[in-house]
Amino acid sequence: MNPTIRDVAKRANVSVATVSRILNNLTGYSDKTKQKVLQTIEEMGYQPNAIARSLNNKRTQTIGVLFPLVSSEFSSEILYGIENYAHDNNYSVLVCNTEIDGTRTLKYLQLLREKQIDGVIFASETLKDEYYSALQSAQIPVVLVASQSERPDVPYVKVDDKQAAYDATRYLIERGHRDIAMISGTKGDPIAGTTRFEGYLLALHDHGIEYDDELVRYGDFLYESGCEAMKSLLQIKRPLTAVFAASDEMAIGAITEASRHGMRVPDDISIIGYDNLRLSSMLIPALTTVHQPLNEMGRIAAEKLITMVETGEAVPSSIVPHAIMERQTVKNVI
Amino acid sequence: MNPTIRDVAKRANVSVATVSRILNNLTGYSDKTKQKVLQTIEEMGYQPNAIARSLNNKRTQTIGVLFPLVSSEFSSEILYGIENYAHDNNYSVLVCNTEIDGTRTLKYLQLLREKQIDGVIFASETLKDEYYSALQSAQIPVVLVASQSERPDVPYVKVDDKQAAYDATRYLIERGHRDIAMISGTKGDPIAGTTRFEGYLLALHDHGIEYDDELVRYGDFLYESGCEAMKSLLQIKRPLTAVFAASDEMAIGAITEASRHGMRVPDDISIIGYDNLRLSSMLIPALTTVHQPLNEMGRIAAEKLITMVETGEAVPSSIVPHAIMERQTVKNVI
DNA sequence: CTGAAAGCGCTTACAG
DNA sequence: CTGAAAGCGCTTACAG
Repeated sequence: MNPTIRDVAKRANVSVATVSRILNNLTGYSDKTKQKVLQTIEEMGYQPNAIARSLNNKRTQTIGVLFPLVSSEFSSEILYGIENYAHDNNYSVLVCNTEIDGTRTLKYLQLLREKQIDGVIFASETLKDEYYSALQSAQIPVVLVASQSERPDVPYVKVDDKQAAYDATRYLIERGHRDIAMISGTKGDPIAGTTRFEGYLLALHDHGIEYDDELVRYGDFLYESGCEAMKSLLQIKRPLTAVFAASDEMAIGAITEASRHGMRVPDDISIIGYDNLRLSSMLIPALTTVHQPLNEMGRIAAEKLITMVETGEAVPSSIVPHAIMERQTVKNVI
Repeated sequence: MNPTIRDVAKRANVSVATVSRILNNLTGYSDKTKQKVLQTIEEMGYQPNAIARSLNNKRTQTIGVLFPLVSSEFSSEILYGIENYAHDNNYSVLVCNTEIDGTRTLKYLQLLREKQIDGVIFASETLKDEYYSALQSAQIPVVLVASQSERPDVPYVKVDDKQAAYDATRYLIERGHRDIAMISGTKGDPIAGTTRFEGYLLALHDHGIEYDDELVRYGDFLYESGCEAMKSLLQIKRPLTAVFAASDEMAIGAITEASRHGMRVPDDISIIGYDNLRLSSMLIPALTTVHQPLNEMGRIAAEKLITMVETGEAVPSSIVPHAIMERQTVKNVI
């Protein structure tokens, strides 16, 4: 058996209260007893039991993170940022893979509550009413990352997706493109779907380019759907010089499909993506795309959450800067 | 305040013992009291406190997973497999990003112990003596994934790296290549470095090809190092028709570098990688590589660990099958 | 500066 | 079938 605080108290001839005080750096003991206790702790190899401590403190120093798909590069970059900040601030992180399926999310929320988690980060998932009220009733603070909510007590950290999409589209326009297709993300997705499409729309509009819905296709952010979308786009008769894809995977799918049709990127068609995956810069040609600082977003989300946990105060949301990564898949056609 | 077991006991006019029995599906109560208690639980929205339970049970239903770099696709695929199996078996997973740095690992081990974690999975890290003895003294079971150990009480799950490297090299040889370079992983890495190099060596030997150390370069598994290695290989005067890289990133680096030198893959040079990253199949040309079932490996590791936790018995190691993913970067030169 | 004791929210013999 | 009580390993007023 591992020794308990009682064991060290006994061995050091003091009370458990004293040991506890020393362990927690409180006041109320002489330097001499401190030395003695520290030494016995060392001798016995004593390690405090965080579970027992949590039962008193009502704090577990643990946060939960919900991802729709932990294995994606997107999620894992965010997780990295979260874990790092959390660790530096003495918190642990419990990962929860929710899949697409909402039932699992609710089950997880209940589990996290039972485990007395101090707070929750929702990654790239919308905060449904039922999730919110579950969290609310358990008084668990929550922050959103790569997602958004109107609730004043739920801060979020994300890029301005509409603006980013606007910038990507404008980037094409400024290089002389006017026949620009979009491979949009999942229809109805409020964050990465609709918003990016709106940015595309607005950019066209602001530059006097008429919108043509024949130039828009919807995918699900994954490679296959990018191929499909491009295949379909390549069948229309209207001219087409550039494509804005709402994810790098779809952009890569589009490139693949274009090359299957004997078209060269960027000579015959320009393509810009969205995500800046690690491998996107390694492609030949390297993919021009929109970068969002996922790591940093994770860090900020963790920071917000821990602040909420520790101060109990509301925390503001953050919009973090995106950037266009200029690489080799967009041609200047002016 | 959330209601406690006492609150529901009081409201239902029974003892906390009875409520506890019902909660835990033990025997010893009438169907009538069960109904009443269940109803009050429902009414009050009671949820048990897992921390309090853990303090009694000496079980937290939580496992810790240590990764050198959570944000890599490698780690996140394994994590996905672990999390899934754990969740299905009522365990949660705490992620720990250890970086390259060993001090952090030891700190984490201590933290996990304090948090009374039930078991630990080490991912692609060697189990140093100091880690082992820390775990040992705390009586925490451990399993290794994508790593290996000689200790009988530490099961592992991995691919046969030497054989996989052998197969990759043989794959090239069977297609007529005899001037085969290798871009090896980190020198001295006992799992992904040395072992894969040995597989390469043995394959050459078994097919009567003389080993030439001028054809071997060492990288660190990352893209940049693959570029470097290839650049250096392209300077030697000896003929060279194929390259086996110990990671997909290095393989992609090699392809990039080759194309910078005006060489076409696979026409001028064949390349085979190792990892089967998600994006490797999306490249043009798609990368021929060695696949290891990371997801499955994670699942098996979690299964082993939970078995150890719950039965206290030793569990055997597993070697899982790898596979050559035949794609487009290797040319038949016979 | 120090200790006895109550309490955190559960589980589990033990007794009836 | 049911309950009173001890105990899990800590923290924290309270009293001295």
